Amino acid sequence: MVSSLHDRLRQQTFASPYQEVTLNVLVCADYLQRRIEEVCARHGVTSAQYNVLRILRGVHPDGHPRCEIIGRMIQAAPDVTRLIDRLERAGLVERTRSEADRRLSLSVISKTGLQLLKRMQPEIDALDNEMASTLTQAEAKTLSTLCEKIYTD
Amino acid sequence: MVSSLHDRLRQQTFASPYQEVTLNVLVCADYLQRRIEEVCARHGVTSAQYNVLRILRGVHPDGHPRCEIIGRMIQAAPDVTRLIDRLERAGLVERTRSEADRRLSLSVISKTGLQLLKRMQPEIDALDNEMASTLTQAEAKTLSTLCEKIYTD
DNA sequence: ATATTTTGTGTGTTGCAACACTTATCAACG
DNA sequence: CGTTGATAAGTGTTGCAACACACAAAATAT
Repeated sequence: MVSSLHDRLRQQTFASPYQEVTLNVLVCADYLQRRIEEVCARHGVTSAQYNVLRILRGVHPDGHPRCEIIGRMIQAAPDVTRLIDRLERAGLVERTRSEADRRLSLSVISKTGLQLLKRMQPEIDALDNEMASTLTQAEAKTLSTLCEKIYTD
Repeated sequence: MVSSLHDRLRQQTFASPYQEVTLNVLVCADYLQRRIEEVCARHGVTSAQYNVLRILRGVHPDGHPRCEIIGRMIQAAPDVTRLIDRLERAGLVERTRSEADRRLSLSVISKTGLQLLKRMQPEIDALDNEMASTLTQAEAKTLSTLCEKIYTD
Protein backbone atom coordinates (compact mmCIF):
# COMPACT_ATOMS: atom_id res chain seq x y z
CA MET A 1 0.00 0.00 0.00
CA VAL A 2 2.72 2.41 0.94
CA SER A 3 5.03 0.92 -1.64
CA SER A 4 2.53 1.77 -4.37
CA LEU A 5 2.78 5.39 -3.30
CA HIS A 6 6.50 4.94 -3.36
CA ASP A 7 6.36 3.81 -6.99
CA ARG A 8 4.36 6.88 -7.90
CA LEU A 9 6.81 9.15 -6.16
CA ARG A 10 9.62 7.49 -8.05
CA GLN A 11 7.89 8.01 -11.36
CA GLN A 12 7.43 11.66 -10.58
CA THR A 13 10.17 14.01 -11.68
CA PHE A 14 11.19 16.47 -9.03
CA ALA A 15 12.35 20.00 -9.71
CA SER A 16 14.88 19.71 -6.89
CA PRO A 17 16.06 17.10 -4.36
CA TYR A 18 14.62 19.36 -1.68
CA GLN A 19 11.10 18.92 -3.00
CA GLU A 20 11.64 15.20 -3.06
CA VAL A 21 13.07 14.99 0.44
CA THR A 22 10.17 16.90 1.94
CA LEU A 23 7.72 14.38 0.54
CA ASN A 24 9.84 11.43 1.60
CA VAL A 25 10.25 12.61 5.17
CA LEU A 26 6.50 13.20 5.46
CA VAL A 27 5.61 9.81 4.00
CA CYS A 28 8.18 8.07 6.17
CA ALA A 29 6.92 9.79 9.32
CA ASP A 30 3.34 8.91 8.45
CA TYR A 31 4.40 5.28 8.14
CA LEU A 32 6.20 5.27 11.49
CA GLN A 33 3.40 7.19 13.16
CA ARG A 34 0.83 4.70 11.95
CA ARG A 35 2.72 1.76 13.44
CA ILE A 36 2.96 3.46 16.80
CA GLU A 37 -0.68 4.51 16.69
CA GLU A 38 -1.63 0.88 16.13
CA VAL A 39 0.13 -0.22 19.29
CA CYS A 40 -1.34 2.69 21.26
CA ALA A 41 -4.86 1.92 20.04
CA ARG A 42 -4.57 -1.63 21.31
CA HIS A 43 -3.96 -0.17 24.76
CA GLY A 44 -6.65 2.46 24.59
CA VAL A 45 -4.54 5.60 24.27
CA THR A 46 -3.62 7.93 21.43
CA SER A 47 0.01 8.44 20.43
CA ALA A 48 -0.10 11.97 21.85
CA GLN A 49 -1.27 10.62 25.19
CA TYR A 50 1.42 7.95 25.09
CA ASN A 51 4.00 10.61 24.39
CA VAL A 52 2.87 12.66 27.41
CA LEU A 53 2.94 9.60 29.65
CA ARG A 54 6.54 8.88 28.60
CA ILE A 55 7.52 12.46 29.32
CA LEU A 56 5.99 12.20 32.78
CA ARG A 57 7.65 8.86 33.45
CA GLY A 58 10.96 10.60 32.80
CA VAL A 59 10.55 12.82 35.87
CA HIS A 60 8.55 10.49 38.10
CA PRO A 61 7.90 10.76 41.03
CA ASP A 62 8.01 14.48 40.24
CA GLY A 63 5.63 16.15 37.83
CA HIS A 64 5.66 18.66 35.02
CA PRO A 65 3.56 21.77 34.45
CA ARG A 66 1.57 21.87 31.24
CA CYS A 67 3.87 24.39 29.52
CA GLU A 68 6.86 22.15 30.11
CA ILE A 69 5.04 19.18 28.62
CA ILE A 70 4.19 21.12 25.47
CA GLY A 71 7.85 21.96 24.92
CA ARG A 72 8.86 18.31 25.19
CA MET A 73 6.23 16.79 22.96
CA ILE A 74 7.33 15.21 19.70
CA GLN A 75 4.43 16.67 17.79
CA ALA A 76 3.43 20.15 18.89
CA ALA A 77 -0.18 20.18 20.03
CA PRO A 78 -2.44 22.84 21.40
CA ASP A 79 -5.17 21.88 23.84
CA VAL A 80 -2.85 19.90 26.07
CA THR A 81 -5.11 20.91 28.94
CA ARG A 82 -7.89 18.65 27.74
CA LEU A 83 -5.48 15.94 26.68
CA ILE A 84 -4.36 15.77 30.32
CA ASP A 85 -8.00 16.01 31.41
CA ARG A 86 -8.60 12.73 29.59
CA LEU A 87 -5.49 11.10 31.03
CA GLU A 88 -6.68 12.16 34.47
CA ARG A 89 -10.17 10.80 33.87
CA ALA A 90 -8.59 7.50 32.77
CA GLY A 91 -6.64 7.45 36.03
CA LEU A 92 -3.26 7.57 34.27
CA VAL A 93 -2.07 10.90 35.70
CA GLU A 94 -2.83 13.01 38.78
CA ARG A 95 -2.87 16.79 38.91
CA THR A 96 -1.86 19.02 41.78
CA ARG A 97 -1.33 22.76 42.11
CA SER A 98 2.25 23.88 42.57
CA GLU A 99 2.85 25.61 45.91
CA ALA A 100 5.83 27.60 44.64
CA ASP A 101 3.94 29.05 41.65
CA ARG A 102 0.23 28.65 41.97
CA ARG A 103 -0.34 29.21 38.25
CA LEU A 104 1.22 25.85 37.51
CA SER A 105 -0.79 22.65 37.58
CA LEU A 106 1.66 19.79 37.97
CA SER A 107 0.84 16.51 36.31
CA VAL A 108 2.31 13.35 37.78
CA ILE A 109 2.05 9.92 36.22
CA SER A 110 0.07 7.46 38.38
CA LYS A 111 0.85 3.89 39.29
CA THR A 112 -1.70 2.76 36.70
CA GLY A 113 0.03 4.94 34.11
CA LEU A 114 3.42 3.40 34.86
CA GLN A 115 1.94 -0.08 34.59
CA LEU A 116 0.44 0.77 31.21
CA LEU A 117 3.79 1.98 29.88
CA LYS A 118 5.43 -1.21 31.15
CA ARG A 119 2.86 -3.35 29.32
CA MET A 120 3.36 -1.36 26.09
CA GLN A 121 7.17 -1.39 26.20
CA PRO A 122 7.76 -4.77 24.50
CA GLU A 123 5.51 -3.87 21.58
CA ILE A 124 7.26 -0.54 21.09
CA ASP A 125 10.64 -2.24 21.31
CA ALA A 126 9.50 -4.70 18.66
CA LEU A 127 8.89 -1.82 16.25
CA ASP A 128 12.46 -0.59 16.73
CA ASN A 129 13.85 -4.09 16.24
CA GLU A 130 11.93 -4.49 13.00
CA MET A 131 13.75 -1.47 11.66
CA ALA A 132 17.11 -3.14 12.20
CA SER A 133 16.38 -5.41 9.25
CA THR A 134 16.00 -2.55 6.78
CA LEU A 135 18.58 -0.09 8.10
CA THR A 136 22.09 -0.52 9.45
CA GLN A 137 23.03 1.29 12.65
CA ALA A 138 25.27 3.62 10.68
CA GLU A 139 22.44 4.47 8.30
CA ALA A 140 20.15 5.17 11.24
CA LYS A 141 22.75 7.52 12.68
CA THR A 142 23.10 9.35 9.37
CA LEU A 143 19.35 9.67 9.02
CA SER A 144 19.08 11.11 12.52
CA THR A 145 21.78 13.66 11.87
CA LEU A 146 20.22 14.84 8.61
CA CYS A 147 16.79 15.17 10.20
CA GLU A 148 18.29 17.23 13.00
CA LYS A 149 19.89 19.53 10.48
CA ILE A 150 16.50 20.33 9.04
CA TYR A 151 14.56 21.10 12.18
CA THR A 152 17.35 22.92 13.98
CA ASP A 153 17.12 26.50 12.82
CA MET B 1 11.31 26.36 20.18
CA VAL B 2 12.06 23.24 18.22
CA SER B 3 15.74 23.56 19.00
CA SER B 4 14.97 23.33 22.71
CA LEU B 5 13.34 19.98 22.06
CA HIS B 6 16.42 19.11 20.06
CA ASP B 7 18.62 19.84 23.06
CA ARG B 8 16.50 17.57 25.24
CA LEU B 9 16.65 14.77 22.69
CA ARG B 10 20.43 15.14 22.59
CA GLN B 11 20.69 14.91 26.37
CA GLN B 12 18.63 11.75 26.34
CA THR B 13 20.50 8.49 26.05
CA PHE B 14 19.00 6.12 23.55
CA ALA B 15 19.01 2.37 23.86
CA SER B 16 19.58 2.08 20.11
CA PRO B 17 20.04 4.36 17.08
CA TYR B 18 16.67 3.04 15.86
CA GLN B 19 14.84 4.53 18.81
CA GLU B 20 16.59 7.81 18.17
CA VAL B 21 15.90 7.88 14.45
CA THR B 22 12.19 7.27 14.92
CA LEU B 23 11.93 10.34 17.15
CA ASN B 24 14.04 12.44 14.82
CA VAL B 25 12.02 11.58 11.72
CA LEU B 26 8.78 12.37 13.55
CA VAL B 27 10.07 15.67 14.89
CA CYS B 28 11.48 16.62 11.50
CA ALA B 29 8.22 15.79 9.73
CA ASP B 30 6.25 17.79 12.28
CA TYR B 31 8.50 20.75 11.60
CA LEU B 32 8.10 20.49 7.81
CA GLN B 33 4.38 19.87 8.12
CA ARG B 34 3.92 22.95 10.26
CA ARG B 35 5.62 25.18 7.69
CA ILE B 36 3.41 23.88 4.90
CA GLU B 37 0.30 24.17 7.07
CA GLU B 38 1.15 27.81 7.67
CA VAL B 39 1.20 28.56 3.95
CA CYS B 40 -2.00 26.60 3.39
CA ALA B 41 -3.79 28.39 6.22
CA ARG B 42 -2.99 31.74 4.62
CA HIS B 43 -4.87 30.51 1.55
CA GLY B 44 -7.79 29.00 3.41
CA VAL B 45 -7.08 25.31 2.87
CA THR B 46 -5.68 22.51 5.01
CA SER B 47 -2.54 20.67 3.96
CA ALA B 48 -4.63 17.56 3.19
CA GLN B 49 -6.84 19.60 0.87
CA TYR B 50 -3.77 21.13 -0.75
CA ASN B 51 -2.36 17.66 -1.28
CA VAL B 52 -5.56 16.49 -2.98
CA LEU B 53 -5.62 19.55 -5.22
CA ARG B 54 -2.05 18.82 -6.32
CA ILE B 55 -2.94 15.24 -7.09
CA LEU B 56 -5.87 16.39 -9.20
CA ARG B 57 -3.76 18.99 -10.99
CA GLY B 58 -1.51 16.14 -12.04
CA VAL B 59 -4.24 14.57 -14.15
CA HIS B 60 -6.14 17.69 -15.20
CA PRO B 61 -8.29 17.98 -17.28
CA ASP B 62 -9.09 14.39 -16.30
CA GLY B 63 -10.24 13.42 -12.84
CA HIS B 64 -9.61 10.76 -10.23
CA PRO B 65 -12.04 8.55 -8.30
CA ARG B 66 -11.90 8.79 -4.55
CA CYS B 67 -10.11 5.46 -4.06
CA GLU B 68 -7.31 6.55 -6.38
CA ILE B 69 -6.86 9.81 -4.48
CA ILE B 70 -6.54 7.94 -1.18
CA GLY B 71 -3.72 5.83 -2.58
CA ARG B 72 -1.79 8.90 -3.71
CA MET B 73 -2.08 10.99 -0.59
CA ILE B 74 1.08 11.70 1.37
CA GLN B 75 -0.64 11.15 4.67
CA ALA B 76 -3.23 8.41 4.65
CA ALA B 77 -6.62 9.78 5.63
CA PRO B 78 -10.04 8.25 5.96
CA ASP B 79 -13.09 10.36 5.27
CA VAL B 80 -11.80 11.63 1.96
CA THR B 81 -15.43 11.82 0.87
CA ARG B 82 -16.13 14.76 3.16
CA LEU B 83 -12.74 16.29 2.44
CA ILE B 84 -13.76 16.46 -1.21
CA ASP B 85 -17.22 17.65 -0.15
CA ARG B 86 -15.55 20.71 1.34
CA LEU B 87 -13.35 21.29 -1.70
CA GLU B 88 -16.48 21.09 -3.82
CA ARG B 89 -18.35 23.53 -1.60
CA ALA B 90 -15.38 25.90 -1.88
CA GLY B 91 -15.61 25.60 -5.67
CA LEU B 92 -12.13 24.13 -5.99
CA VAL B 93 -13.16 20.78 -7.49
CA GLU B 94 -16.11 19.43 -9.44
CA ARG B 95 -17.57 15.96 -9.14
CA THR B 96 -19.11 13.85 -11.87
CA ARG B 97 -20.22 10.24 -12.05
CA SER B 98 -18.11 7.97 -14.20
CA GLU B 99 -20.05 6.56 -17.16
CA ALA B 100 -17.86 3.47 -17.45
CA ASP B 101 -18.31 2.50 -13.80
CA ARG B 102 -21.14 4.30 -12.10
CA ARG B 103 -19.81 3.49 -8.63
CA LEU B 104 -16.96 5.92 -9.19
CA SER B 105 -17.35 9.62 -8.52
CA LEU B 106 -14.67 11.43 -10.45
CA SER B 107 -13.23 14.59 -8.96
CA VAL B 108 -11.77 17.17 -11.31
CA ILE B 109 -9.91 20.30 -10.21
CA SER B 110 -11.72 23.48 -11.23
CA LYS B 111 -10.34 26.64 -12.77
CA THR B 112 -10.52 28.29 -9.35
CA GLY B 113 -8.59 25.37 -7.89
CA LEU B 114 -5.84 25.70 -10.49
CA GLN B 115 -5.60 29.41 -9.83
CA LEU B 116 -5.27 28.80 -6.10
CA LEU B 117 -2.39 26.36 -6.67
CA LYS B 118 -0.69 28.88 -8.92
CA ARG B 119 -0.95 31.58 -6.25
CA MET B 120 0.47 29.22 -3.61
CA GLN B 121 3.34 27.91 -5.72
CA PRO B 122 5.89 30.67 -4.97
CA GLU B 123 5.40 30.31 -1.23
CA ILE B 124 5.84 26.54 -1.40
CA ASP B 125 8.93 26.97 -3.57
CA ALA B 126 10.32 29.38 -1.00
CA LEU B 127 10.14 26.66 1.65
CA ASP B 128 12.20 24.33 -0.54
CA ASN B 129 14.73 27.04 -1.23
CA GLU B 130 15.14 27.73 2.48
CA MET B 131 16.19 24.14 2.93
CA ALA B 132 19.06 24.58 0.49
CA SER B 133 20.89 26.64 3.11
CA THR B 134 20.90 23.85 5.70
CA LEU B 135 21.32 20.80 3.48
CA THR B 136 23.46 20.11 0.41
CA GLN B 137 21.83 18.43 -2.58
CA ALA B 138 23.78 15.27 -1.88
CA GLU B 139 22.58 15.22 1.72
CA ALA B 140 19.00 15.68 0.56
CA LYS B 141 19.40 12.73 -1.80
CA THR B 142 20.81 10.55 0.98
CA LEU B 143 18.00 11.52 3.32
CA SER B 144 15.43 10.67 0.67
CA THR B 145 16.95 7.26 0.06
CA LEU B 146 17.08 6.37 3.75
CA CYS B 147 13.48 7.43 4.29
CA GLU B 148 12.40 5.29 1.35
CA LYS B 149 14.18 2.30 2.86
CA ILE B 150 12.05 2.60 5.97
CA TYR B 151 8.62 2.91 4.46
CA THR B 152 9.16 0.42 1.63
CA ASP B 153 8.28 -2.94 3.10
C1' DA C 1 2.57 50.16 46.72
C1' DT C 2 -0.16 50.20 42.52
C1' DA C 3 -0.51 49.64 37.63
C1' DT C 4 0.99 47.05 33.59
C1' DT C 5 2.85 43.27 31.21
C1' DT C 6 3.88 38.54 30.96
C1' DT C 7 3.10 33.81 31.81
C1' DG C 8 0.25 29.73 32.76
C1' DT C 9 -4.14 27.53 32.58
C1' DG C 10 -8.64 26.70 31.55
C1' DT C 11 -13.15 27.31 28.62
C1' DG C 12 -16.45 27.85 24.54
C1' DT C 13 -17.35 26.92 19.93
C1' DT C 14 -16.82 25.18 15.28
C1' DG C 15 -15.46 22.00 12.37
C1' DC C 16 -12.89 18.06 11.27
C1' DA C 17 -11.27 13.04 12.18
C1' DA C 18 -12.04 8.20 13.19
C1' DC C 19 -14.92 4.49 13.63
C1' DA C 20 -18.53 1.54 12.18
C1' DC C 21 -22.40 0.95 9.15
C1' DT C 22 -25.42 1.50 4.83
C1' DT C 23 -26.32 1.82 -0.05
C1' DA C 24 -25.23 1.31 -4.99
C1' DT C 25 -22.86 -0.87 -8.67
C1' DC C 26 -20.04 -4.25 -10.75
C1' DA C 27 -17.96 -8.99 -11.30
C1' DA C 28 -18.16 -13.90 -10.89
C1' DC C 29 -20.47 -18.13 -10.58
C1' DG C 30 -24.00 -21.70 -10.38
C1' DC D 1 -30.46 -15.04 -15.51
C1' DG D 2 -30.53 -14.58 -10.58
C1' DT D 3 -27.57 -14.95 -6.55
C1' DT D 4 -23.44 -14.01 -3.93
C1' DG D 5 -19.47 -11.56 -2.95
C1' DA D 6 -16.42 -7.66 -3.76
C1' DT D 7 -15.62 -2.88 -4.48
C1' DA D 8 -16.73 2.17 -4.29
C1' DA D 9 -18.91 5.91 -2.20
C1' DG D 10 -21.52 8.09 1.19
C1' DT D 11 -23.73 8.63 6.08
C1' DG D 12 -24.21 8.93 11.26
C1' DT D 13 -22.16 9.54 15.56
C1' DT D 14 -18.71 10.45 19.05
C1' DG D 15 -15.00 12.63 20.44
C1' DC D 16 -11.02 15.22 19.65
C1' DA D 17 -8.43 19.35 17.49
C1' DA D 18 -7.85 24.22 16.46
C1' DC D 19 -8.93 28.74 17.19
C1' DA D 20 -9.92 32.55 19.94
C1' DC D 21 -10.93 34.22 24.33
C1' DA D 22 -11.10 34.71 29.57
C1' DC D 23 -9.25 34.42 33.96
C1' DA D 24 -5.54 33.94 37.66
C1' DA D 25 -1.02 34.56 39.42
C1' DA D 26 3.54 36.20 39.05
C1' DA D 27 7.08 39.49 37.28
C1' DT D 28 8.16 44.11 36.12
C1' DA D 29 7.77 48.95 35.82
C1' DT D 30 6.30 53.50 37.58
